[in-house]
Amino acid sequence: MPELPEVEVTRRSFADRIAGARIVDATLGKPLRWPLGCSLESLVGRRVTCVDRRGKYLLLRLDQGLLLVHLGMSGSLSFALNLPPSGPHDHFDLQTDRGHLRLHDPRRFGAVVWAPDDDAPVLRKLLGHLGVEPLSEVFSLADFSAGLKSSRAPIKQVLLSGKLVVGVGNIYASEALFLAGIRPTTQARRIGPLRAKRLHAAIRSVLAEAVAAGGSTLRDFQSADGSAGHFQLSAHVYGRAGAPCHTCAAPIKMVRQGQRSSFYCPVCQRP
DNA sequence: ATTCTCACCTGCGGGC
DNA sequence: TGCCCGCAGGTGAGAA
Repeated sequence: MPELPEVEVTRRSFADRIAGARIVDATLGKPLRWPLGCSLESLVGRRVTCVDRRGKYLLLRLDQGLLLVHLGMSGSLSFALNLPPSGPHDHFDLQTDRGHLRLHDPRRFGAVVWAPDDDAPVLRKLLGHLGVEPLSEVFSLADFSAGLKSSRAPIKQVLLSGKLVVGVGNIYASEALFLAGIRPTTQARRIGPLRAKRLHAAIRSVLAEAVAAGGSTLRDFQSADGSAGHFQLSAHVYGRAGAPCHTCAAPIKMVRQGQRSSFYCPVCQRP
């Protein structure tokens, strides 16, 4: 479920409400991807100062240290004054004096990791190699273009790697490449200035529109306040193998790239 | 140094 | 109805 837009929509849905909250209790369910890295007791009494985002990670900043939250493939957050009793897939709960934050994650690819500060080794390991934020001014066409030139990998893989630009996952990579008219299998270095410019713009617009629409989902995405996204209604290629292209009516194709599915229009998207 | 493959885990839908 | 298989939004680790 969660690519950058879903994570950002989730952040916005509870950041203001949890800011200033004092933690009164913390509990864990089954193990997540990585260990928490601190005792649950040490979280009690801490105050949440704000919620930032880096790529697909949320950073719950505390008055001492911070909690890194990743939603993995199937994670979602809820934040409300009162939440129902924990279910079998609720694996992290943070009770505060302003509400109850909960991570629900059936597949447990997500994580909650504590770090003492922004220079902590665990943060450097998880965030250190990440590329630029696509919705910030730092995401320049010149750097993006130069980055493409230096990679022999297929453009879809380059986008997913997060080393050039963060936050583009399997759905939005396919959608952005469709908008830019580039086939996902195209070698990144073979993308010239014109197409690089189109792709740069497509990444920004597809992510920004998805954020504005409240996030996307094939199934059940909802933000921390329970509202649902509806970007899936406007997907041009993702999940549409065999269906007619919205532009030219040719059947959308699906290919496997590194264990992931890519979708493209064989007519509108050139190699 | 890049690039590729695997692994982690659960649920769901399709085919038999 | 029920079982088995393949697939699903991510990403670090380790192997080529």
